[in-house]
Amino acid sequence: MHSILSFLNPDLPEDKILLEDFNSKIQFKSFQKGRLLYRPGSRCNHLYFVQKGLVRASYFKKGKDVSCHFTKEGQVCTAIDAFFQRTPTQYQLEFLEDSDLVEISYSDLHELFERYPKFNNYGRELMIQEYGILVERLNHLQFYTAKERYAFFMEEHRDLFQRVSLGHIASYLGISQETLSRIRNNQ
Amino acid sequence: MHSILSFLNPDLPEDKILLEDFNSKIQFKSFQKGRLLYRPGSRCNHLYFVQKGLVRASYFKKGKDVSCHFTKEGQVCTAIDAFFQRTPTQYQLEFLEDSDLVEISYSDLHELFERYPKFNNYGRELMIQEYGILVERLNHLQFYTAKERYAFFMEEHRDLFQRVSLGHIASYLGISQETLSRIRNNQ
DNA sequence: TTCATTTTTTGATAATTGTCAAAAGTAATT
DNA sequence: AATTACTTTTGACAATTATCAAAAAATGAA
Repeated sequence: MHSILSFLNPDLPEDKILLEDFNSKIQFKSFQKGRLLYRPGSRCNHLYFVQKGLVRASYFKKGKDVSCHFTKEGQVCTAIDAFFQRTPTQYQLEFLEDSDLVEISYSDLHELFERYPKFNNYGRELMIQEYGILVERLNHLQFYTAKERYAFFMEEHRDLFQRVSLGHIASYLGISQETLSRIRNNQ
Repeated sequence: MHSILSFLNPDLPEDKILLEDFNSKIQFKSFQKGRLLYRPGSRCNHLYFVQKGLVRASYFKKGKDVSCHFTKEGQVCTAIDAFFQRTPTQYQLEFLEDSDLVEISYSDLHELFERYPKFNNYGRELMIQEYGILVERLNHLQFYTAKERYAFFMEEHRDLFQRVSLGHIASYLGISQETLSRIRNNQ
């Protein structure tokens, strides 16, 4: 079962129906490292669930490539705001590793929303979750030093430090690459 | 009609029904300057529409009072994440002016969600809107100097500068009060 | 008006972090 | 193994902004 559906109980008949319906709508896709899922300006017509691999969302700001999101196994991947607003995304989504995704289209997802009351709030919950992550990032950026932010990141995403380059993590944390390098070594 | 319902067309019979249903569920409330709507730890069981007045959301961080939101006429007011997650809020909501609000309860709102397909996506859209605001704040905090952030704020919320104290705006922008004072005068 | 409280301003200083430039290290390809 | 490209580290320096302390200004109440 996909992480998105963890709130279901496959023993309940009505949940089983939902599950079957869901399974009839999804597609499995694989992408190679380095490939792009979206470029800035793309329409985001699908929601993805990462089964294996790693995706980086980024954008250009003041001539620099800035990371704003990493999505790994078990997480939902898309340009969340653009997906729900039906607008072009400003981000680039790029595979940092060979990845396997489950794909569902916006319209199919909406069909599920309408068909299953239990599923209906999923979209909002997804937004709330992402909102919470943003609140925390803002909080870190506003109140903690670069050193502290690095420490938080390591606590929560130690595994990513092995899989993502220093520069990408630095821009995600709002720190220059040089400073992050110093922080990592000095201590 | 309330700003929340601006997507409705009162000439359509089905929208008229929604509107009447909505009106039967709301309450009008007035609060005096200085009163609190929520304290940290409060349950947020209502959504408010500010008709007149100004509300400030804040929290304590490192011994300081930090503003994170101002809500004025025409805007929706609550601790948005706590409201939808049904968890206690971490914020304090305080009236900076005598204010008139329209109140609707979480359960009534949900009834409307379920009863009117057209209304159903409202909750998600609210979250998307707030998400967009946060993305922008994060962006400003990460890439612009205090001076630039002040300029942005003045462009978008010139009116608030008259109505909110310098210290409150400083903490909202992630700037010390002294620095904001200097920025405002130096130029 | 006067006193008390709150808010804003000013000055001096220190700390954090970014920037630029170059070197060192690592990985990938021929 | 050698070349090339990319990533990380190091050094020197400058700029932005916070902090602390105190003065000035504004607000509100008696």
